Amino acid sequence: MRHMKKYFTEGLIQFTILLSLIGVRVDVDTYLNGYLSPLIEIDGGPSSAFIQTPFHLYRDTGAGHQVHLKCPELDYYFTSRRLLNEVRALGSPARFPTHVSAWLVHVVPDDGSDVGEPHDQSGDSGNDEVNTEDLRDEVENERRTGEGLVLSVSQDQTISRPCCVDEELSKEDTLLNQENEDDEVKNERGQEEISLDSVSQLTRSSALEQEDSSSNALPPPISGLELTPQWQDFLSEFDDFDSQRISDLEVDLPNPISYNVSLQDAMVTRGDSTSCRPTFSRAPLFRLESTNSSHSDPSQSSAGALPSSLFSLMGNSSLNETSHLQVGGYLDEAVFEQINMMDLGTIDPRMLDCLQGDMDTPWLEDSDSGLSLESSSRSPASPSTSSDSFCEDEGEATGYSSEVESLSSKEGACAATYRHWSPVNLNDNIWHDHTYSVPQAQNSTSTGWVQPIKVIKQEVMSEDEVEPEEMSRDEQRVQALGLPFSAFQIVNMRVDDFLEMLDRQNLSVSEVMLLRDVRRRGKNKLAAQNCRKRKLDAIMSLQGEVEVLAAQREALLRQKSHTSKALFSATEHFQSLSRTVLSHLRDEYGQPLSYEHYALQCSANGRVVVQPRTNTTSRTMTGVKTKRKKDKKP
DNA sequence: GAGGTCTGTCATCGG
DNA sequence: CACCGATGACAGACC
Repeated sequence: MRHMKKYFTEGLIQFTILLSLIGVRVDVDTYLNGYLSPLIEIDGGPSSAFIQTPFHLYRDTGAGHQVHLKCPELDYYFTSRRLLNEVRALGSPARFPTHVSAWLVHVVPDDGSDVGEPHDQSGDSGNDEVNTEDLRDEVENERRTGEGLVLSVSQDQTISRPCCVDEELSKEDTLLNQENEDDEVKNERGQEEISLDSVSQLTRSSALEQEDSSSNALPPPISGLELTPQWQDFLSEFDDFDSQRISDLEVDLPNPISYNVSLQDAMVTRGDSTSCRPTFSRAPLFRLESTNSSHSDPSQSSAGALPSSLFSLMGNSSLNETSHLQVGGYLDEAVFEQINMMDLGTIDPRMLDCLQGDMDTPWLEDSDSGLSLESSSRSPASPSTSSDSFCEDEGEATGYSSEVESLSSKEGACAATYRHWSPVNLNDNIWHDHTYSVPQAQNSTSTGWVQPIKVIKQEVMSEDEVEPEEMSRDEQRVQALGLPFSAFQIVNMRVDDFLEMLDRQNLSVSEVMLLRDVRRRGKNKLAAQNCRKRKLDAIMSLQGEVEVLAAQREALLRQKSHTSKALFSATEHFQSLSRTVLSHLRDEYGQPLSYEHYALQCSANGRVVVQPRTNTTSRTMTGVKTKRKKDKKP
């Protein structure tokens, strides 16, 4: 269970390795002169337990593309593979690659060196201890000689040696010696990463579903590769490359050295393994072979893994983890800012006043800002006040008078308004306080409006002390006609009542036209007041929206800046590690690949291709696909 | 007196 | 077709 836990916690990180460096395949047949067999073959092919025959040695021979077993001792690692499969069987969250192995094999002219045996850095068998010791010695030698991971062996001997791709080889001994002690810490760290990678795991789980079905029949992974935190950070950042950038890398150069890290190749069915398992007699000249079981289908890897990489990288590195958290923080911040703006910016201050218990403020009247009929047009005979709030029964001055009616009292108005108000849509929820004191000129009965204007006038004069010069022109005109109705009443009475009045008063055509104009102007005045009020409300609402959007813009700009920094950091890290990887690779002459002449290109399907840099650009696309020599199985 | 604001009014459109 | 509400435009009053 201990291993299983570690597999589970560090699975995603190691899975990411396949996207970059594991299972690198180098085809050199087109590299040299188009005739030569692959010079470098780093293959994470169908079975990482098998390697291909060095093509440059068996050039033009039938055995040139045979697949050989790296090492019989690799079967020890099948046990861990089975354990992994068991873990995967528990559920999708556990269906993640756990161990990744890489071998860098280098054949140099015979110098009497020993044949390296594959070693498992995480093996637990007795042989593993011996192999570990050998590995330590070799690492020490390489560290001293600066040869990196390349082994020097006799030319006719096959070298297959597991090695850590990590550039910090000096830490390998510590990892090997303190593996047990580190398990505790790794598990804790892995648990944290898993908690952060839950989203990415879910996104990848679907892709791994299919892989899981086939992985049960697959051979166990060859060996586990303990990733150092640096590589973990790099691999997580490596996923940060945008899809465009990655897609550009899919096209191979005319003479590429392809490092095939197809994840499908990393998954080999047992049947394939058994059928294709040969005895390895010769090692490829250059081989960096890896084992991983995270992918089963390159198409899936290209279609599903990369999009999900955006999620995966959030938790794989502290950088992206921070980014994720900060992005979420920004989003939360924006959301809360918007909520605050909507809540505070769109609530009518009058409602706040009402909620605060400021009932002394004249609710309807003050809110109108001059929308009541107490202006110049206010009829002296009109007893209307804000508290009257009457309107025509038939719905004239509609749309807003209904609100007034519902607001019989300030408390009730406030409560009703607050209940029905919702800041969901700013445009649709403009709180129109169109309490324009639409006067209720008469009762609902048809006879109610027949009220002597003199009585009304007396009431108005007694209450409001309205001077005659303050009457509107229409009011004066109506009074000049000697009608028993005020202009206010004429404006607000119902249509049928108004027509009945016109019929009963035996008015002349000019007088009828005057009264109609008075009524029309009065209603238009109210309509204009309503319109202006709505316009002001709309403006205020839009101002609130502007503030919210400005806050969102600031948040997005901060997020963009943070993302740019993260991408830049990941790019630099990738370049640095690319130099390290290339320095560990050798050409046919045993010379390390120069970063100035070669570059690692990562495609969307999980391949990592070593391409020679061109004068123009290292990403020149030629459309020539890299041959996959591993497909040429005997 | 100029400029801004408020208000009333007209014309117009659409329901 | 009449009526009415909404709204832009204009003008006058006011500060």
